[in-house]
Amino acid sequence: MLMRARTFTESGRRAQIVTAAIEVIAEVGFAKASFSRIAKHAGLSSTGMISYHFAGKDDLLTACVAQIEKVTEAFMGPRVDAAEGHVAQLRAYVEANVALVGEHPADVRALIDIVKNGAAQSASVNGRLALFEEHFRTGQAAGVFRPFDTRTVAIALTSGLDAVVSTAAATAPEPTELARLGRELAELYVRATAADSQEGSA
Amino acid sequence: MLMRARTFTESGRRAQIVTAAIEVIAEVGFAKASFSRIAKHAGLSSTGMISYHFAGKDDLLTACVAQIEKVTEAFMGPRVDAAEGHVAQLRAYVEANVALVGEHPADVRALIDIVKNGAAQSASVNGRLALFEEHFRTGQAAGVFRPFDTRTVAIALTSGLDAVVSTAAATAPEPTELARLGRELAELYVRATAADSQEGSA
Amino acid sequence: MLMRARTFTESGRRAQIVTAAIEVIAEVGFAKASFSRIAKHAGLSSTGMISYHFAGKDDLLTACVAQIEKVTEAFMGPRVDAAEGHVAQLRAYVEANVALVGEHPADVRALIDIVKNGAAQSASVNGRLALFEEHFRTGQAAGVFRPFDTRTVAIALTSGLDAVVSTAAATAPEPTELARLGRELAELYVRATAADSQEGSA
Amino acid sequence: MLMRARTFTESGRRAQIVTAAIEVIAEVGFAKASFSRIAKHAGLSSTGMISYHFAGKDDLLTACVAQIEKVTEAFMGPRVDAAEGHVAQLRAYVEANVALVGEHPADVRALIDIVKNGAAQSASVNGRLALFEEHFRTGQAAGVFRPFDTRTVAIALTSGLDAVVSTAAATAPEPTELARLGRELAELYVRATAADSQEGSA
DNA sequence: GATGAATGAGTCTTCATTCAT
DNA sequence: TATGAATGAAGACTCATTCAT
Repeated sequence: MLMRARTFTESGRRAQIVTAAIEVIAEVGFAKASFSRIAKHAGLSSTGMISYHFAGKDDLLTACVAQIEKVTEAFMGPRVDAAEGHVAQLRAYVEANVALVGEHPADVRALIDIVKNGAAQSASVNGRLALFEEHFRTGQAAGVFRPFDTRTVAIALTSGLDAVVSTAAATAPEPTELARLGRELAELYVRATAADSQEGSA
Repeated sequence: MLMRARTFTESGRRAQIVTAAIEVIAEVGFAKASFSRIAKHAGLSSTGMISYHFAGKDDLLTACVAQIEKVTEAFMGPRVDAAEGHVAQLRAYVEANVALVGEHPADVRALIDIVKNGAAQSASVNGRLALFEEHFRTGQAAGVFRPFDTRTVAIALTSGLDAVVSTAAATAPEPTELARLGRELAELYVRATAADSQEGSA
Repeated sequence: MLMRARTFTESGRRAQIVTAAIEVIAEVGFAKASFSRIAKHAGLSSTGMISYHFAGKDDLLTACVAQIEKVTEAFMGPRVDAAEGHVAQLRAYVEANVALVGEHPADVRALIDIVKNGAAQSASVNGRLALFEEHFRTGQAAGVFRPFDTRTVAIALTSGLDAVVSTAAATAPEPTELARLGRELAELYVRATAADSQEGSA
Repeated sequence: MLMRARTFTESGRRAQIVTAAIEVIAEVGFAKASFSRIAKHAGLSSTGMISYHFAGKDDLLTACVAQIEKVTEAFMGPRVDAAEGHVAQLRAYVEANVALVGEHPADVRALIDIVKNGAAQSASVNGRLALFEEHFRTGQAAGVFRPFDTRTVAIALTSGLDAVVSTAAATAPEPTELARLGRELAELYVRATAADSQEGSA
């Protein structure tokens, strides 16, 4: 299984601030997403409110990541689960992730920017990395993936995926274009990891 | 020649500051690489000295990128040029880039961090992307690469490469381990882009 | 009315800062009126407080000018309005402006210094100039002022007035001395602009 | 006599720096005329040269004023001396001062800006003021000027003159237009100070 | 004389956080 | 809860001046 759920309900104000923060990060980038900017975007009169609801910037960021993961999971989970077999799931994951840009561009951009800057204790990035590694390992055991260094490949492919998604998010392309990008990338990754032809069969 | 070139060989202090800046960026990341930190690292008494030698932060950054590119080019250029054919060159580029970490870890980390943050409009990032695209296009024409969206693949593979390199730079592994990582990644990329077996030959 | 006006009555601290700024400008001149000096004068612990209340130096300056204009208008308005006829009003304006020094020396000096340095595009400077020109034009039409270039004369007389006022403000003279200065200057200006004796009457 | 000579020969470098300083002040204003800007304008590689030749900013400013006075004196002196009688000399002074803008706009603008900001021990401003006062006093004794407070009038008229000149310098008008402005202002000042008709005779 | 590197104080501004109300 | 004022450190950058060479 390539997805994992993790949700808890935010208080009203917290949720409002988190939403604003995500939008601000998506708009001006993580580096310029100050409390003042977020407060202004959220319609709050002062930054004090943010400090009141969150222990610090890290706390807010963590909450943002959690919120984005919830949205992401809701969109991608079913699509990935619908696929059967390691190869099909890999393909489904990549395509779903690219398609996600069409539905939640701000969330996608924000998450990538947060992770890129190393902020947020990053259950997100490490989690996904571990997930990919595990998926590769079991797929190799099943003979559908060729033998390779699962960690290195996981790093390369997830980062490449993020980059493509990030680029796409920046230009807000048509859904059909997004679908094409997803298929391109999925094909790339499937070929990169495929077992040599005479072996295995997913 | 009556006028000595000013930018060709850096003025001593300039070079010292650039070196310090690169090391600081590699250590604490681009976002936290302030003038004070750099000045302290360079043994300067005040940030004014940096402003004296550089027109501004952008100028310093540009100088850093230029310096890193010089180092990078000197290391990678010969290795890539020694390879013949599109596939071998792709492999050589990837392996050389990963091997570079063993020689100049700080430079590698700093460059990736600078580029990641969009600072320095640099020939570095756009240049490499264009290089990859062009390499893929001509390789496709020669029949050694399968048909794919060159831009998307270029983005995915260069970013994946950066991520692997960046991760490696963080842990400073043995040269042999680096060589292995390079081969792993190169194999991944070669398979991902290879033309289907019965076609072409280059 | 559901919304209290924000700029109508200043917020306490804002007013305090404006007052301090005016006094500092009057004391050390516009050029040396830095945020630190103003903060110190206002008993604030840091310049950050000023930036908190004002969008920038321009904003603070504008607020200063507005405040000074309020004081000025309250003092001079009735005195000028009480006079009848173009000549009498000119005389009243000059005398009131000089007398103002006795009541609000800091405000007067500060305003002149701000205007002199071209800061604050202010209705103050251009407004008064336009006012003088218009007053001269209508007075000429009425035949009480001789024909002259209204703009040039307006510039010369307002600047001369400012200089006398500024000089007076520097030495804080007795009210009776101020009154004498005012009458001297008014007489000078009335004679300078008077229509030749056998013409007009108004 | 309305003019006074004061010259001494500058060393070559000093003169070069002074010239540059005057031009810079005329262009960007006194407040922004830093040593760096002046050095750049003078083609000097560093500000050190300026500090070497001048004891400080005040010293440089004083030298600028002296230089400007030399130029001014050379232009205005003969014109003023050619006039006979107190009234004619006043008129000549005003007209010559305005005409000066056409010949040496930078010097005029610079001097006014320097004086305005209270920099330079100001033999210039005080000297001229004293000169005007003295001229008025002797003219009053001769019966050609009415009785008035010579100091107040001197302040008002010199400042008004500066303002008109400064305004003119900013727009660089035609010589004929300048001549007209000069006559306008001279007429204004002659009338302002004239003895009542049945008295005196210049 | 002349250079250019170095200094240290100063400019305004933004930031995350705290706290009394 | 919520407000908004207050803080103090840090941000990049400019300045006049000094000094070894």
